[in-house]
Amino acid sequence: MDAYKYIKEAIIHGKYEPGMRLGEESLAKELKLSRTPIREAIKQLESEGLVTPLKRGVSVRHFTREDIQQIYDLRTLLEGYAASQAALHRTDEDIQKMKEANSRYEEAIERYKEADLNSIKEIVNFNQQFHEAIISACKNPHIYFHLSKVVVVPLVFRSFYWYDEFELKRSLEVHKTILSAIQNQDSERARVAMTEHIYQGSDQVLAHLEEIKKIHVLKEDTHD
Amino acid sequence: MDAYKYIKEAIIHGKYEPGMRLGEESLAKELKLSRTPIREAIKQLESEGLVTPLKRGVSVRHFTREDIQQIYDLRTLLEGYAASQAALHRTDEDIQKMKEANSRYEEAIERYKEADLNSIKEIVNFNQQFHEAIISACKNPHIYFHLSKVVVVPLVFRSFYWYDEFELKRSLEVHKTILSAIQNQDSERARVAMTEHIYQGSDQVLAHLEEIKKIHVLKEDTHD
DNA sequence: AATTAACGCTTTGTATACAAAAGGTCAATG
DNA sequence: CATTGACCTTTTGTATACAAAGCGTTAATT
Repeated sequence: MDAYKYIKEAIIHGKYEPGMRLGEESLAKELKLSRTPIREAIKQLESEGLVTPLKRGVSVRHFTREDIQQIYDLRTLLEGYAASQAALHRTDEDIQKMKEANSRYEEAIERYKEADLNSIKEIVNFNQQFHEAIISACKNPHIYFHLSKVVVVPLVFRSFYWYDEFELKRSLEVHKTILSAIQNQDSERARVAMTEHIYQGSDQVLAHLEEIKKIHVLKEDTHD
Repeated sequence: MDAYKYIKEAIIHGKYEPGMRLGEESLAKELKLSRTPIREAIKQLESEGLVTPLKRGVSVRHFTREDIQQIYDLRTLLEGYAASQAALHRTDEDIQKMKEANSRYEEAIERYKEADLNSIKEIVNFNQQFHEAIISACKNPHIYFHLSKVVVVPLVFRSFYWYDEFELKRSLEVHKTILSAIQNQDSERARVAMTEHIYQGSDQVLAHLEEIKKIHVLKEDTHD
């Protein structure tokens, strides 16, 4: 498998935790490759900011609460803009793709209610599909280029796993609002709805971050 | 010298022209290095979008008129936001840095009037310093991360070389407007002024692009 | 003369070997 | 007992060697 993709996935899915040092030799052994392709993969990840350089080698980047907040601010700006432009430039095919993603999203929520835990992965996917359909509809590939690097933050990617049914449904409703604004070529409404949508996601992630912190503190208290 | 920096500079300054194939062996010989560090540099440039992958190897990316337009749209969005945030979060030191950059900019224009062609390099530098001071003042390092990859497009970097005295002075005046808005913590004015400033830059670059295209057509007409 | 197949050359992808630098350990000394 | 310095180990940085994949050219056949 491609070293870059493998390591990136491993970081996003939390296999390699923040702060963990990534040694070339151990990665090479794990992927059954030589150090050369590993080094190239690491260089790419470094220029994307997913790993941070140490005095020697790199470690998985730790994103602070402030980072998350700032990244969400950026995402709000970029995706809000993307939505407004999508409203102006969308084709019928673009609309079709958004509707498709939303239907699948809705179906996955139904399966989720039946306690199908595997459906979460699909929910994540179809959510991403919807957002990508909008970014694609705005007809500015450079936006996509940057957003793909903004969104890929480990915590954010896993945020859906602590959404409850109500939150998933509310999220779907907002998707529908955004979709109809884009369909009606109402660019300002599309922007505002998308902006609000992402702020809601931000609230979720930040609240969850607080929960984790509390648990951490409790754990440390129990240390003999 | 560091291979990454060297190649990047060479692309920005036009030594390696768009479409030109970058062979590992030839770069290695030019930089008196082995292929290994060259490959790593190329991988980084690839993930930044400055070179595009071929079936074999990479070539210097060609930016179309549409690319330039889209990139400027992005830059408008990001730097406009940065200016508005800078108005809210700037410290006295931030203001000081902006004033400093502007003074130097002004001095360089004076030298430019005296036909000191070397001053253009300084103008480019001090302009960049001013913009960076603002981005730094907005207190969101992630913005900087992305802007540093948006702005670095060969054509854009060289745009100052075809500015005339009037345009340089007008640019300086807008800088002053932006600066005072930020100083007065007028975030909306800061955003609008910055947005307009960058649109003006965009107009310049696009107009120049048309000129170049005309010359190109003329050249091709004279081909036997 | 045109088309295709095969050969060889060029260039990238991967592995490995070697050089250099950083970090840790242990002992000696104040 | 703490601190510093020398040595040793580990890991990265660079070079080179080898494998594989494209690309072009040439020659043979129709």
